[in-house]
Amino acid sequence: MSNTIRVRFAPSPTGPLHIGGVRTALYNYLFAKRYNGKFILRIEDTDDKRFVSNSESYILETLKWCKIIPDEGVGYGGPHTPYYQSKRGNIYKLYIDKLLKKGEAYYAFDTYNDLCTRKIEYAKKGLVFSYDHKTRMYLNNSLNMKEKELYHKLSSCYPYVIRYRVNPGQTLKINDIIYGDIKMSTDYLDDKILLKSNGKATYHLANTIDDYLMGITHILRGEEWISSVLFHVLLYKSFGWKIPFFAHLPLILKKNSKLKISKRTINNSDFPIYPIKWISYEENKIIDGYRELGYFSEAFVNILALLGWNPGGNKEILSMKELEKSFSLKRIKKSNVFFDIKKAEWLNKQYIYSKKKEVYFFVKKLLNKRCLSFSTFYLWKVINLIINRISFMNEGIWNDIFYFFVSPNFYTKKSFLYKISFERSIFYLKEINYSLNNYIFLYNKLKKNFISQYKDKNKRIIFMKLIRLALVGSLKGVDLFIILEMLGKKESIRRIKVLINNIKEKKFL
RNA sequence: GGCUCAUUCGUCUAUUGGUUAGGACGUCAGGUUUUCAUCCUGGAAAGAGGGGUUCGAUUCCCCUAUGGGCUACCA
Repeated sequence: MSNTIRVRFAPSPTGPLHIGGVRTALYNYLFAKRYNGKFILRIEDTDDKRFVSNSESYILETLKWCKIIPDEGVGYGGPHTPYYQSKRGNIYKLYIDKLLKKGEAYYAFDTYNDLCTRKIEYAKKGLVFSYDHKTRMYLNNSLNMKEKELYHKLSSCYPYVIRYRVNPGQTLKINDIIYGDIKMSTDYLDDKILLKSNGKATYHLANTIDDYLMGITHILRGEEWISSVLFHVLLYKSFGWKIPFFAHLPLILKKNSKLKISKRTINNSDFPIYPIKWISYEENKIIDGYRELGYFSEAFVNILALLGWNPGGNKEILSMKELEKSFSLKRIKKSNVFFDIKKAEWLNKQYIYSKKKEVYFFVKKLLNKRCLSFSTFYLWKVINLIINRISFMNEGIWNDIFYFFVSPNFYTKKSFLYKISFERSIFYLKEINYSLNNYIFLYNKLKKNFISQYKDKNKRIIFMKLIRLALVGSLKGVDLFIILEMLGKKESIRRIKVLINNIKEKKFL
């Protein structure tokens, strides 16, 4: 018997994984790596009403992108196949029978409508209906039936569910690795459904059985499960199983609504919640994820890892390997966290310096798309010039580099021209072109010549702005003399002439 | 309503029974630059409130407040 740590990530395929789910997967993965354990991926597809067909591939692709690779599970095989709960129905039924025999579970025939009306009745009185030890004796279940009636109902295919019979008056307790002691009296527990009327197990049952059968030693999951963890403990006790360690993770909250992130409330989130692109066939739309927005998976994982956990000390930029080495459950916080998109942006920028090669190929792709071709040497020069001006690897890069490849097709800072009047602008630009024609287009020489020719600083500034406007189309961009050198004499002069013509023809009034 | 969990700068957080409560993002100011970005320097910014315990509490305990989670034949 080995003492290997075994953890699992068990999403339900009811839609895309959001960043909260990814972080849960990440923490499980890091914990496994840190202690040489196994990380298992199980798909909890017990809810066929909410089933969304492309979620599974989404989950798999997301984990792959993040380099959170399972040791076992869906897509990876392993000794506990199948890792789909939908394919483990027979196993669950076996255990339900045990509970039934022990009298710890019972059949309930109340229809959905029955229970709804009860809820409404209770609500009218300001109460909340709960199917529990106080109410079950008045409801339509096998506890209140003669054996004959039960037999009749079962044999004539009445729809039923199977509920757990909670014994009141006990105090349940666990010691959560993160939250510490969690206590609750069974008086407040309801008789949860174990088997739905469609014959499928509910989360509580399937999850508990699978965790036991798959040898899960530590359960790391979101804090929203704290309220049912003691019910799960009850189940473990009923089956006589050793209770695993629990570690509930603080939730990631949305800043504007202060609610936990969920698949349903994507619309009012103040930050993207999907790791990668999600194609919703139901709603017929595509939502970009962090990958599409230009985040590096390393940066994405880094920022997620730091949400509720930190290795101590001031180091914030951590590779997966470093995370694996320093991860510990003890350093996870208890309070929920807000996701700061600004910090995520900054962090991604920190990674971009080490990603020049990727940027190079990305830029090359952008050029190919536009049927443009430049030498490797020239391209690398551009990359080195603009690497500190970009934060994301997305189409937006083009705005920072286009002027090295094509002339501007509009002038965003044309208001500058009004300040000095159009006539004067044309006059100046013509003078500039005359001067440039006599320069040698090398950075140092350009700079030296220009400065010595235009000694009056104010005039020089105006001239330089005019040139920049002609070359870039706005008053942004890298060192002007570098741009001139890069573009060369012919192209620079040509762009200035284009600007002159545009002003003459009042193309941008 | 019930059960349950939490609370350090705006945000992520460090640290501690005795500290000028530290860092990062953001923000503000200044410097660098022809411009934008980068970069550099500096500033503002926090222990929810009230009681205890203690020589001393942000740290330990209690209460209150605020916020979160759950309260489904969803996970």
